[in-house]
Amino acid sequence: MPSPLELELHQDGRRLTPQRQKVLDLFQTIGSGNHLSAEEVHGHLVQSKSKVSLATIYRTLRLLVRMGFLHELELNEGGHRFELLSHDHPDHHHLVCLNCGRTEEFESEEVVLVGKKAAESEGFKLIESTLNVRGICPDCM
Amino acid sequence: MPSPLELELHQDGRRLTPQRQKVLDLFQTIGSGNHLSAEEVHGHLVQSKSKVSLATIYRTLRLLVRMGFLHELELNEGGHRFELLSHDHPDHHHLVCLNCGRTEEFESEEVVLVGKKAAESEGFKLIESTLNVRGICPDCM
DNA sequence: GTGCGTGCAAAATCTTTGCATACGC
DNA sequence: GCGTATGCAAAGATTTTGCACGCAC
Repeated sequence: MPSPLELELHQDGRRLTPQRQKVLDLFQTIGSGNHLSAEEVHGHLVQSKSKVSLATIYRTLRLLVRMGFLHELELNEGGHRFELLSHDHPDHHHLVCLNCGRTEEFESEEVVLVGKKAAESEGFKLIESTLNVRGICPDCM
Repeated sequence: MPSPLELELHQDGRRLTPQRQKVLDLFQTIGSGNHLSAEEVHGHLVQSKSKVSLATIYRTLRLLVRMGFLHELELNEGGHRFELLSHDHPDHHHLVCLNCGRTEEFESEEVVLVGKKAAESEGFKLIESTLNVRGICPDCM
């Protein structure tokens, strides 16, 4: 049985390689809600004895975002981070310290409702809502 | 009459320099809603015969964000971008079509409250909250 | 076999930092 | 004058790219 990743790739004349599979597997293993930088993805794969070059990680991450498997976050911690785009987990939100980059996650039913209302008012089909709250953490004040 | 920028700086043992004033002036001139990268800020200032080094721009942008005068956008490509954080307008949020990129803005009092609560629960000093709602717009369905 | 994908290393970006000097306070 | 801020250049961090080879199809 071909994976959704394989199907999507072939539809586009592309190929399923072990590297691409491993990157997506990693995100599925850690689950949605955890985000990794390119460097961290590389570290995880190297640890599990998989040799994937950093250049390939970058190429693969961009590809998986374009294909809708991953979601690209841009928090203020230097470097972009990626996470699995999951449809069966509630959206989660981020509280980020603008000074040190410390990040806390939280959930909010209200935010989901606001997002739903906003989408409906313009006739959009809602996919996800993410709230970014920025401030200064206690240690940095 | 001292500017708000000057007051804030002095409160913290910091100094109002021509460079800091010029960077903030630039954002106030173009108005909130227009965003610039560090490189672009540098370009504008050099054009207007002001010699400010790129290193100082980076230092100043981070400072102005920490002080709450600017807002760091999480847009996709390229480096980070900044825009004036206007205090007489509430934070505005974005409804984005994942397919065509069409973007609508909206405001929400509830989101501000949720952000405030989240910041308080971790002891953060709140600077801003932005909600991103992603979906598919009517034209793309 | 064809041509897309990978690895490698170099290059291109983007951002930060050390240190001497300048200047706001 | 004291101590913060700047400019410069160099270093650091992050991401992209050219090219030859390997492998999915």
